[in-house]
Amino acid sequence: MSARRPPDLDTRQDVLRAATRLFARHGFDGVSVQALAEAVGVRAPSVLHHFGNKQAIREAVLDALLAHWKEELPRGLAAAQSARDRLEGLLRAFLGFFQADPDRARLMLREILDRPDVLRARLRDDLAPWTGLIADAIRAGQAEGRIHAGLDPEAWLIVVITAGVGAVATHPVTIGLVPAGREPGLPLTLDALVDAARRSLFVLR
Amino acid sequence: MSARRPPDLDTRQDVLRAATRLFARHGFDGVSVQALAEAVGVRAPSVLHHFGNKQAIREAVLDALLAHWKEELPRGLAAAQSARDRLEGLLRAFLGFFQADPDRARLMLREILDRPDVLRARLRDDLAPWTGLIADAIRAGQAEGRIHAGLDPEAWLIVVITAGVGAVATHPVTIGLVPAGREPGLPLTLDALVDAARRSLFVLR
DNA sequence: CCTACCGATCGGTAGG
DNA sequence: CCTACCGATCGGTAGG
Repeated sequence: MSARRPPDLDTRQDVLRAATRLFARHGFDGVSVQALAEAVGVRAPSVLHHFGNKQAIREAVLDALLAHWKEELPRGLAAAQSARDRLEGLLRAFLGFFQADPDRARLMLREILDRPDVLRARLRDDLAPWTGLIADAIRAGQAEGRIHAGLDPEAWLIVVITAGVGAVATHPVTIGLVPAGREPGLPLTLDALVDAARRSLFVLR
Repeated sequence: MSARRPPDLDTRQDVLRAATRLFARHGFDGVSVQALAEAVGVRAPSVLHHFGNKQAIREAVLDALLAHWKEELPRGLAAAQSARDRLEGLLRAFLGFFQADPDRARLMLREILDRPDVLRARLRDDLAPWTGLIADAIRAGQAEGRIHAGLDPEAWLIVVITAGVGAVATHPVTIGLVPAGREPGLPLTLDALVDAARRSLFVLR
């Protein structure tokens, strides 16, 4: 036993990385503090020392995920392009972030399912100001006839975002929905989502 | 204490109903056998007597959910309508099933996240034969020019199904993505999904 | 259907 | 950073 590891060799960061992966795969209740400690190479009390209690680890992981979009959304919205390219660019950046590590999408879905009230409030506080701007841009496009008139901007946004997170999170499973040999890869699946978003939004020539 | 309830007054069915609700909301690991027993009005050992162990309750709940579509998909496919109405009818039936009890969608998502290998195999065995027929119908529509040529039928199906389950399961949370006062209800959100599916699939006049 | 009880594991604390 | 240890809760069994 023992194997005392050099104190604070960025243990906190290591725990956060391990927690993202393990919470995403097994859920908060499915991962013991002891399992987190083992993944990092310390004992359970050492993990708790860095965060106070287990719940605080969950909050820190969620904070890190939401912080990305709190920074990235205003940046993407400010990008000087045509409204149409900007919308597709934002969607691509959004999908790319989750595609780079599908456990981010799984963790997000789990948090939504486990703590709906907390997550709704967090999304509202951190992201709704920016998505509101996107909805306004869609309405402007409708006024100019570039975007389908009947469409509800907020409902469309919710559907596309939900589809993106859901598709990345569940892809290794949902390929089971189609006969063996015909399974599309994740990139092709997300291309289908981008195509559907584009066709459902824009009035094409 | 005590309160011995009449033996077998459909306790098994009651447990399955309670388990669907509680597993959907708190996850399998988040619901104790004791909590299930309390929801039904018996003691924990009585619950275990009906199923053998806790895992068997999970399997029974999943079986009930998948059994619905094993029956309903061939029925919907056989319905004598135009290919276009049939596709929209199937999608509406699919969304209606989850909309009638969003906990069904939440349970499905949780099982996908908790047991990806098991769920992929179950989807393949139970549903892929039928979704394969839908993909074939889409290809036929492409050959006739009624459906967009570039589209990958399997990828499109996965995106639409994922979006449907995801939208229903997470709706009370994802409305937090838009500014207060502008939140679309679930029916309006699903209308946006059906519209997007239609526009992305069919070559419109 | 129940009561009584089992060993195992949980999150967390004390103390160094 | 560690060892040692706490009470609470877990799934499951014995026995009637």
